[in-house]
Amino acid sequence: MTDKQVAILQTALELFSNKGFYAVSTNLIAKEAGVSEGLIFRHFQNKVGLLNAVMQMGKEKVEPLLASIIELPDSAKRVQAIMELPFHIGEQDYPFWRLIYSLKWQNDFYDDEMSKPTKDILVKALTDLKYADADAEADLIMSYVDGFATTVLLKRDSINTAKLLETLRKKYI
Amino acid sequence: MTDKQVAILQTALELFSNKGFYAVSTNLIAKEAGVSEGLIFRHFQNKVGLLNAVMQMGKEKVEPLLASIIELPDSAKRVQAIMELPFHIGEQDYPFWRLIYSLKWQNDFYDDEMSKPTKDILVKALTDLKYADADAEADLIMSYVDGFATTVLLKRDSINTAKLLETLRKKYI
DNA sequence: TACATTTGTAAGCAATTACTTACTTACATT
DNA sequence: AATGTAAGTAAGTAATTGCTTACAAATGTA
Repeated sequence: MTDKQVAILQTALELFSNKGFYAVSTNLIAKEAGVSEGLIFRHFQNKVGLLNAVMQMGKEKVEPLLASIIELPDSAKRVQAIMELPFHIGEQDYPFWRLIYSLKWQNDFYDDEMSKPTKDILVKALTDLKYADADAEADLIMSYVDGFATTVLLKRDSINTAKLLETLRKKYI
Repeated sequence: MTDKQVAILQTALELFSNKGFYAVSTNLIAKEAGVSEGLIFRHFQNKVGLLNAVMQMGKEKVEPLLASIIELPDSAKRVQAIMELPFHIGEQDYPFWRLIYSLKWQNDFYDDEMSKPTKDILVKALTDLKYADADAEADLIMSYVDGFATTVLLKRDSINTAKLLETLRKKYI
């Protein structure tokens, strides 16, 4: 990967996540990245190809995070780790998660399979913990997580997310 | 309001909520609504004007819902009603709520004030119920609600939302 | 050094974009 | 019946869209 290739990917991520895929032109991406517009198509074929590359880059950074949760020996801790996932998004990963969540709402790009691995971990852990209906419980927790992600990604400037996590923990620990 | 004006508003709502504001052209809206493109601009000035009109129409349908919650005499019931709000979205109101939630993620249209009235009701009710930190508790519940809305609006075909509500109620009642 | 491949650019492409203009039709009021 | 206003259309507009082409510079590799 050349410097310019990286520059394109990073500016595309930044712009897509803040303004949305269709609101950002390849012309703008090129200008902001300081490259010619043609280079985008040389490396990524078309605009959707660029989006896929951006997503791929993000996923590769996230997978190890999920892997480390699976390795936790305590089922309850595994559930807790997933529930608190949105509160531990690193500063540099915000754009990627914003992109994931914004794309959810566009029919063209909605991917139902995306969250499946996470839910599977939950169902397993909750079964270990002898929950009567682990699947329904997992769906509920997944909803919580989506809610926390929405709050953290959209309101971290206007509300105290650390206190939110604290309030959450008082309920569950 | 003429028939064609209503047709424009309804198709715009449908298209905006499924594909996103920037992904839908005024040409497409006109075709789907069965009117000339110029008519959109006659009635709504520009594309953003159309979006605002669509939003206004939706808000007017939602406001009475919130008003009816305020009138509930029991504080606990008021909290419950807000928490369960996403589960009681009527079939006809789905497009509007999808639009609200999809616009949240676009910087151009994000409106932090939108959810404030709902949170205010929560804070008041939780204060009545003697919660130590009603504000933090309200933020947490607002996060839940965002999560439930995300699930109901995006996954109602793939998961059983009635069962999800049932599981939720077992926790709180 | 020679040559092939990759990386990069500038200029141009047809199609589409949001929006306007010039005009006609429908409707209400006196 | 006459007239002013609102509702509607068809055919434009300039600008922007995603993408291609033709060519140059850089980078390997023999």
